[in-house]
Amino acid sequence: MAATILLVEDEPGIQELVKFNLTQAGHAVMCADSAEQALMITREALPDLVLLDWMLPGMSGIELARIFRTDVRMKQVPIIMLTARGDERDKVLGLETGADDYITKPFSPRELSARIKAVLRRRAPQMTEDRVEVRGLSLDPVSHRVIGNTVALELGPTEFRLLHFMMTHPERVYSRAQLLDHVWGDHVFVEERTVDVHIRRLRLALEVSGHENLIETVRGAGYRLSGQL
Amino acid sequence: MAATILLVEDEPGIQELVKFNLTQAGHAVMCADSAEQALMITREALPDLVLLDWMLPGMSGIELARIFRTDVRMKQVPIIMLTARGDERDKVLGLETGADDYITKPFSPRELSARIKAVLRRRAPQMTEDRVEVRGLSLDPVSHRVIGNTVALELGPTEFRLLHFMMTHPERVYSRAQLLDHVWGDHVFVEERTVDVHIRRLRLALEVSGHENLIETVRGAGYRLSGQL
DNA sequence: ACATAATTGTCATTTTCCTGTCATTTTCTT
DNA sequence: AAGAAAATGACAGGAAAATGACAATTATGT
Repeated sequence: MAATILLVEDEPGIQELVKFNLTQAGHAVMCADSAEQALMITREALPDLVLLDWMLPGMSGIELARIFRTDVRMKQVPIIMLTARGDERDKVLGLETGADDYITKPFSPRELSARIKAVLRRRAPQMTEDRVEVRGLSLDPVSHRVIGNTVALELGPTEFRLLHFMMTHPERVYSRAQLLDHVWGDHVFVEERTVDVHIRRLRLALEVSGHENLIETVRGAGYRLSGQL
Repeated sequence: MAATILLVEDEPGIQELVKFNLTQAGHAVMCADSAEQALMITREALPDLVLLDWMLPGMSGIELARIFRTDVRMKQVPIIMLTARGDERDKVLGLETGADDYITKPFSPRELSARIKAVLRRRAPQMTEDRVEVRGLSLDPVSHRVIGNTVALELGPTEFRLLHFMMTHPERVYSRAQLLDHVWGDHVFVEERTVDVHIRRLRLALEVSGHENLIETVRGAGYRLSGQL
């Protein structure tokens, strides 16, 4: 459940408070007090989630959200808006900023945590610590273990992340480029063919428990993890 | 929903504004400030849609639209006309320029987006990720799967695209040339007879679930996917 | 700090499957 | 029945994926 969170908030007091809570919850926190600064930060490294104050000096939070939504790299990253009570939630919703959720100030650490978890579950299920299970193959992010039909499987770090991503996104074809983005991370320069090799290594590892054909090749399109036989 | 859009507009201010909005909406934008330039651009690469100002210096937008409509390659590409308020929409409509839609300035990004979406959906419904279903045969672009009466069907990449196109455009005859344009892509030079072969391969694959006569031959015209028995 | 092991990305090679074309046969139209 | 259009079968060439091997880098244990 440890995620890297970008907090965009101009009020020092609130920023401090939220940062403290997030850190307590085990997240890594990056802070920005303006939309401009947030843009700078995201140019360097992608967060797993953005907490965005609605009202900001200079460019507003809504504008920033819009920009994020059109940015190739940030498009996927979930956004939670922070709004003051009375900001008319409905109105904000109507603006279609592309935020994934809203939370009104003041909020409890408990509520914040809950919303973050919910959003991550929806937009980036591989970020959560939920155990995943498909066709008798179970992967547990917490213990970092993969068990297929009671047999423990050995896989390398990359294979683990790859399998985790695919298990949390079954029945969907991903191109090599998409897999590179999601599993290796953006901004990484790696040959597309490298994905083939890791798919092979993953299949090899899955062979032990007879799950070698869990991942199907879709010629001309990419790979797919299939739940049904 | 992301599309390549050609924007033909002479006023720099409006061009910039519209371009910004379109980019925000996730589209790729090509710009031309004159009809002549637009013609040059379309010679190189086909856009998915054209946004065309009615009033242009030199050749007018209406003339350009007429040319596009008679051009073999551009004929298929939808056109949305931009007209100033007071240009007497009815009169413009009466000119039969062959535009797919009109939008009067000033317009909101929201309206622009909505019209673009509507036009694209009408013209190129196979671009969406929606699952298509005809007579118990279902094709899912997301998982890249085709299932006929609970039986999974195996088809090659080209057959898949061909079936997808025909399922999203049922009850309509397409000539071999049209199918080549839509499924293979324009600018590709392939024998027309090749379409026959792929139709055969597709039928062969559909045989497994008893859908082999879903695609009918229309002698002298082309092929048609028919929904009714 | 060192040696060893593990992991990773790339490439050359092999294998598999797909594709476009053509020659031939069948079907349809008149 | 003749001619045109479509269906079919076969095939060579090529593209896409699988595979095996290797060097570089990074962990790991001592």
